[in-house]
Parts: sequence; C-alpha cells; structure tokens
Amino acid sequence: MNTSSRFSTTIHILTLLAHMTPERVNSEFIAGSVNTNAVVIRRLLSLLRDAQVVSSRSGPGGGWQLDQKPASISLLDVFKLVEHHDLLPLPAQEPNPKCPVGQNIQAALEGHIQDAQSAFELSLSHVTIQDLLEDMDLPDL
Amino acid sequence: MNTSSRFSTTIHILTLLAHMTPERVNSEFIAGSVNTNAVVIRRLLSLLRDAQVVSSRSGPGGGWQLDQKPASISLLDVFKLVEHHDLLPLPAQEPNPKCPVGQNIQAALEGHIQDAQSAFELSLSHVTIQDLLEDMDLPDL
DNA sequence: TCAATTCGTAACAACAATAATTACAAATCC
DNA sequence: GGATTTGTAATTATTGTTGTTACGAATTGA
Repeated sequence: MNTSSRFSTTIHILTLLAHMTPERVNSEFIAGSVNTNAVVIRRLLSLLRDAQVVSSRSGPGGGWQLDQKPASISLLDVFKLVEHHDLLPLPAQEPNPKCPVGQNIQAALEGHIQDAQSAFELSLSHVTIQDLLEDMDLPDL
Repeated sequence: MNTSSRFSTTIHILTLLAHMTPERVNSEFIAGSVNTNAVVIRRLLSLLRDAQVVSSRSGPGGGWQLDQKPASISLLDVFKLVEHHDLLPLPAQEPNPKCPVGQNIQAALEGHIQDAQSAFELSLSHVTIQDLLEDMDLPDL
C-alpha cells in the first residue's frame, strides 16, 4: 500500500494550532497530542512553513503558530503540501511498445485517473480547518 | 507513498484480454505486454478470478480469458479488487485522548476523507474496459 | 501412459517509503 | 552565559511492493 498518514497528522497539527491561537506551541507539546516524536512534527511543519501557512521561532517561549486564518486553509491545500504522489500511479516499468495494447493503454487510462483524482481534490477543497474546529465543538482554552 | 501500480497493471491486463477475446492468453504472453514477470500477472489475475471476472485453465493451450463483458467491468470494480488501502489512512498511532483535539480530530476528519474517496470512486465507476478499448482504436487481431 | 505446458502458490530477495530516533549546531530569550 | 527550542542530517526499524525461483498440480495431446 501507498500508505502515508502525513495528511491526517498534519490536519491534526493545524487544528491544534488553530485551537491554541494566539498561543505559540512547541513541537514537543504537539508531539504529545499526536502521539509521535517531536522531530516528526518539525519535519511536517517545515513543509507548511515554506508555504507560509505556519511560522516558527527558536528559543524559550518559541514554537509554532498559524499564519493564516483557519477558514482559508482547505484540506486540499494540506494534501498538496504533504502528499507527493499520485493516488493511482502508473507502473514503474513501461509497457511493451511492440504490443498494440501496451503502446496505447497508458494514454487511454491516464485521463480517467486524472478525472478521479480531480474529483477527490475538489471534495477536499470544500472543507477547511475552520470547519473541523466547528465540528469538534471544543472547550475554550 | 502508498504507491501500488496494481490498479494500472490490472487495467492493462483486462484490456488486453478483452482485445484478444475469444482467444485464451497465457501469463507469459501477458507479462510480455506488461513488461513484468509472469508470476506477477498470475497473482493479480487470481484476485479477479475469485470475483469471477476472469477464468484460467492449466496445460497446453491454457491461460486466461475474460468471463464478463468489457462494458460491464468498471474501473471502480478493478480498484476495489486490487487496491486494499484507503487513499488517505489515519495514523497508525492513535492520538492522545487526553488532549481535546487529539480526542476528537479523527472522528471529525474521517467523514470528509470518506466523502473525497467516494467522489474518487464515483468517477472511476463511470468508465469501463469497453470505454478504454474504444478510446484506443486498436487494429483487429 | 508420458512428456510438455501452464497454472497456483509459497518462499525469498531487492527496493522504496515511512516513521521513529539520536545527535548536535544555530537561534533565541532572559 | 545558560536554558530552550528549532533545523536538519544520519541511522534504524518496519512495512509494502515487486521481481524471481522453485516446484507441485492440472491439463493436453501424442
């Protein structure tokens, strides 16, 4: 399986940051909520920092904060930032070009795979971090 | 990455079988078109045989044939038979239940992930092996 | 009946990706 | 200056996929 849980983990982190705003939160604390290692958190968040979704600061009192409004961050934005593969990859080995089917199948299939991925992405684009926060009905800080 | 090319490979195989109908084709021949090992082909096709999409026969002149009409096999049927993972898995480690966000995030997220996967699957369901055959405009046997 | 062909499937190796972990330099704060 | 925290490289463990070898079972046809 092509199983990466980066997407779900990153959504968890961003929801937590949104909930904690305007507090700054360090990677150790986030790791405690996600149940993983702080380096895993820093690695994921560094991808989001490059896209100016979050920012970080070193030193005491340092940590991470959200730099965009929760309502302006969609699940699709996160998906594109942390998942680098196509949902349904073509085989690494090219088919045999001497076979009429092998020669044509990938071009015929590719468009349909792209359509399905677009439908998937469109669905993700309709949901934001703000929506998740509202769904969760969290207690105030 | 959750990268499996089983889907694309299986679509290739089924399109080839549809094109060759009513000939029976052995796994060595199919492997030549797909550019892989015959055992890989037999492994994939055994999944489809369990679902009565194809049938096989041992011995000389044996091999594989399609048991359903190309127009009745959708890309979604194949996806469900050969890909066993969710497109966006939740993390293997459960979040910390003592954190209000950790406790609630998975339930809040799961529905939206399911919606996206459903959109993906609906798109795949609209295309059949027959559609691919027609797209490819192959020469007669 | 026998030899050749083909499937069915287990076992193993090669490779790649993810995740967890350790380590330590750089930045920041007080 | 000491404590805290990030940034990131390196390493390991684990898992999944793919390719390969091997061999028994089924089938065909002479």
